Amino acid sequence: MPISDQIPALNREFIAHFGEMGSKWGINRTVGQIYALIYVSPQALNADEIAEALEFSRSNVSMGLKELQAWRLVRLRHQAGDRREYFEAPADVWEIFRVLAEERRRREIEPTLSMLRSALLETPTTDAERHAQQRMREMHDLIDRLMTWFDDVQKLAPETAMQLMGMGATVTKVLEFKDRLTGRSPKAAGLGPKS
Amino acid sequence: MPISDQIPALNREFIAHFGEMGSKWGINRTVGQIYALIYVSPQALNADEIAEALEFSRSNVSMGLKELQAWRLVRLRHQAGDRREYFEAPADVWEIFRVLAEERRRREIEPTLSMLRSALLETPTTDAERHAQQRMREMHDLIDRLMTWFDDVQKLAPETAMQLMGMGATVTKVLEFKDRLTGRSPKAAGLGPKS
DNA sequence: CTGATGTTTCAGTATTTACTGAAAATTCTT
DNA sequence: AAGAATTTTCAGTAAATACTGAAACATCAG
Repeated sequence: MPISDQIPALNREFIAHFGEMGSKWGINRTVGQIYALIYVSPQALNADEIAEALEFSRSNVSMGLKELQAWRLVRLRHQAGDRREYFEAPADVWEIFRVLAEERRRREIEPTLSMLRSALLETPTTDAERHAQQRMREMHDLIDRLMTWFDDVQKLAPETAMQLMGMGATVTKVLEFKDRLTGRSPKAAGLGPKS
Repeated sequence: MPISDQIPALNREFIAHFGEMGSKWGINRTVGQIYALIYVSPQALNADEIAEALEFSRSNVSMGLKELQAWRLVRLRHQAGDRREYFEAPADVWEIFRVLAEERRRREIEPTLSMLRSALLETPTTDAERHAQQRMREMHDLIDRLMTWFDDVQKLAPETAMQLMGMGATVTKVLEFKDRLTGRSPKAAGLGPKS
C-alpha cells in the first residue's frame, strides 16, 4: 500500500518536504523521507513498513537506515516476540539537535580544522605563503573559538541551554553584568584597561 | 600555467581540501576551490586568472563565481584602468561567518520553518495526525528559538560576539547571575514561580 | 542441521549534477 | 555605430550519485 493511501495528508507534506530539502542538507532524498516518516510516527517502524509506505525498494530502505544510524538520528529497538528491527527517532528535539550538531561538526568542520592546524605548522618561504598562512590562521582561530564555545553550551543540560536561548534579546544585558562583575566597561570590553 | 606551477604548496593543499569538502558543504568541488583560491589570495583575482590557475574552463569559473556571489562570499571589485571584474573575499572572518550563517539559514532552515508553520495551522482529524502535528510543533519551536537567539547574537558587533565566545566555560556562571538578578533559583529556572 | 525469516551487499542501470566549448550577449572604446 | 574585450548562456557530454533486484549473508526456531 503506497504512501498516499495510508499516510495522512499532513504527514505526507512533511515527508515530501524533507525529501526535497535532503540534498541541501547533505543527505539524499530518500534518506530525508525515511527520517521524516520515522520522526512523525507514533511508534517505531521496521524496514518493510517503511519500504511499503514510501514505495522504495527494500534495499534502498536498508541503506537509508544505515546512513541514519551513522548519523545517530534513528535508534534501533527490538520488540518482544518479533525478530525484525524497529527504528525510532529520539523524542527529545533538543537531543536531536545536539546529535546533529555533533555529527556535522565531526564531518564538516573537524577535517578542515585539522588541515588548517597542519598548514599552520609549516614555515612559509615566500610572501604569498606568508599571507596565505595568515588567512588560514584567522580562519582557524575563528572556527576554534566557535567550537570551544559550542562545546560549553552543549555540555549544559537541555533546560539550561533552552534557558540560554530563551534569554533572547537580553544577551547583551548579560554581557553588561559580566562586564560589571569583571570590572570592565561594556564598550571597551576586552580591549580597555580595568577601571 | 597550471595551479601546480604558480601556486605555493601551502595554498595548494588548502585549495584541494576545500574542493574535497565542497560536496559536504553543499557546494561543488570547483566552487570550493575557487573560493579557497580567492580567500588566500593577497589581491583580488579576475576570472581568467582563476581559470588559468585552477585549470578550469572559463565558463565553469563564470558559473562558480556567480554562485559564490549568490552566497555573498565573494565581492566584485573593479580596478582602475581595467575592464575586467576582480573578485575578493571579505577580510574579516567574523563577517564571513555571519554571511555564511545567514545564507544557510535562508536556504536550509527558513523553507522548513515555513512548511512547519503552515502544517501547524491545519486541524488534525485523526490520532496519527494529532501526534504528527505535535512532533512538528516541537521541531518548529526548537528551530524558532534557535533562530531568534541567533539573530540576537548576530546583531552584536564582532568584538562583543567574540567576547561572548571568549567567555567559554563561564557561560553557566553568567546564567547564575542572570538568575540572581531576575530572582530565580538556577535549578528551577524557567519553570518555578518568581520568588 | 535445516529451513524460515529478515538484513546486507553489490553489480548494473537510471537519474542527477557538473563541466565544457561554442555561440550569444553585454560593456566599453574610439 | 563598429569593433574589441569580457562575461554569460546553453546544449551536449562526462562524471558522480542514487536506486533497484537478485543473490549472499545472518540469525533464529524447531
